[in-house]
Amino acid sequence: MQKELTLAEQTEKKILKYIAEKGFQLGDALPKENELAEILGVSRVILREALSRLRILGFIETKRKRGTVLTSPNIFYGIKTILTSGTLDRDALKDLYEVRLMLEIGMADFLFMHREERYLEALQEVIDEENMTVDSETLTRLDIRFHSTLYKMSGNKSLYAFQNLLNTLFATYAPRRKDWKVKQIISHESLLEILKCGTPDAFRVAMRLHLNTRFENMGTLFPE
Amino acid sequence: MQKELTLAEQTEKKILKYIAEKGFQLGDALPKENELAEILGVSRVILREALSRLRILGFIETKRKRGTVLTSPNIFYGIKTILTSGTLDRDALKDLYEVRLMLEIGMADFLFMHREERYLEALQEVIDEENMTVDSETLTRLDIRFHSTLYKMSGNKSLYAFQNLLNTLFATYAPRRKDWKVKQIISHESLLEILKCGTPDAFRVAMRLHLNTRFENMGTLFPE
DNA sequence: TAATTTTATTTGTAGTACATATTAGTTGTA
DNA sequence: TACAACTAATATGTACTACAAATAAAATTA
Repeated sequence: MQKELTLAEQTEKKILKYIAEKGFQLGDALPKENELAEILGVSRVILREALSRLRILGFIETKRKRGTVLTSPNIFYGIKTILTSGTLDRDALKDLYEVRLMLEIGMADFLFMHREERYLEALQEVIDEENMTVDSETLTRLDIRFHSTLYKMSGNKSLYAFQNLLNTLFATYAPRRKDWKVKQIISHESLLEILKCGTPDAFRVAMRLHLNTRFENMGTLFPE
Repeated sequence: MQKELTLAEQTEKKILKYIAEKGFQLGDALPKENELAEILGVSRVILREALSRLRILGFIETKRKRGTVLTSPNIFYGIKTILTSGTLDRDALKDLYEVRLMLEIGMADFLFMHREERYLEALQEVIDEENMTVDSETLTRLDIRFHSTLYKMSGNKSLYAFQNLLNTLFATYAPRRKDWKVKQIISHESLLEILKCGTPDAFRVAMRLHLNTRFENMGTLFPE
C-alpha cells in the first residue's frame, strides 16, 4: 500500500465527485477558483494543480474571467502527449503497432455495417491515384489515406482519432521498407471488391493477407 | 488561432524538451524543483503544475526528498481517470465497446504466435469450472476470466491493461442480459479446440460467432 | 558492527500580492 | 436613440515567501 495520494490528486478526484454530485452538465461553469478552493478545503495553489490535471485530460476548459467550464473528456488528449513525446519504449511501440493490426482485421463487421457509397467512392479514388503514380512517397501517402478511410468508414469516431495518432507516431518510429508495395499479396482493389460484394469473414481473410508484410516486418521494426 | 498556451502548459513541453536534450533515461532523476524552476525561468508554483500534469501521464514519479525520477509513461493512467469518472457520453462508450469486439476478433494471429501450454491449461480450467456451475453470476465471472486470459495470451501488455479497464467499465455501464449464455452459438470449448489445432482464420470466424450476442445487443445497450 | 537518533534536504501545502485579460458598465458624441 | 470609446470590476494567471512533513544520509550510541 504505497498509495498515499498527494493532496492535488485527492482534490482532482474530489472535483470529479463534486461535479457528479451537483449534477453538472457539459458546458456548465464550475465555481470560481477561490470559491471552489474553499468548498473543497484546499489552497488555491493545490486546486489549480488539480484543475490543471483535469485540463490535460480534457475534462475542463478555462478562460480568463469566464471561469472554468466542463467539456467532454478526450481520451486522446493525454495519449497524444505521450506518443509525441518520444519517450515510449520499444515494447509499448510494438504493442501499439500490433493493436493497429488487430483493429484493421477486426473492424470488418463495422465496415459492412456502415457501408456507404461515399466511402466506397473515396476508396476507389485512392486506388485510381495509386494506379497513376510510381513515386514511393506518394504511394505511402495514398496507402495511409486508404486505410484511414477505412477507419472513418467504421463509424467509430474514437477509433478514427486513435489511428490518426498512430499514423503520426509510426511515420517517425517505424518507417516502411522500400519494397513494401511490391510484396503485397492482396491489393487495395481486392479489398474494395470484397467490401462491395463480399462478407466480413472474407474481408478479414483478405485484410490479413494484405497486411502480411506488416506482420513479417515486425521482427525487424522492433528487435528484441 | 486560439492557441496561447498557458505558462504551465508551455513549461510542461519545456520539461519534455529538456529531458530529451539532456538525454535523460528512464529512472534518471530530474533536477530538484527549485533548480529546474530557475533553469526554465518560471516560478516553482508553475513548475509544479507542469510536473503534476506530467505525473498524471505517468512520465514522472516524485517522492519527498528523493526528488523526481523519469518513468515510462503509461497511456492508461489518464484513460482510467476518464473511464471511471462517469462522464463519458454514450457515443464514446459505444465506441469502446465496439473496439473491444474488434480486438477480440483481430487478435487471433497473436494468440497463435504466443500459444503456450500454460495459457491453454488456464483456459481449460475455466471451461471445467463453467461445466460445474449454473449460477449466472459465476458464469459471468468465468466468461470474463476466459476472455481476459486470451488478452494475456496475446502477449501484448498494453492491450491487457486496456481490457482490464474496459472490464470494470462495462461491468457498470453495460450489464449483460440474463440469457447471454444460452444464446451463444460457439462455446469456449470450441474456441479452445481451434486454438489447439486450428488456424487464425478459423479462430476469427469462430470468435465472431461466439460474440454474436454482443453484436446483436449493441442496439439495446446503446440506444440512439 | 549494528541499531538508533539526529540533521539536512527536498517535496508538499498555504497565504498573499499583483499582473493580465475580458466582460460589463459608463460615458461621450453624432 | 444609437454607437463608439473609455473605465471599472472581476476571475484567472503568475510569483514570492514561509513553513510542514517526509526521508535519505550522517552522526551517535550500545
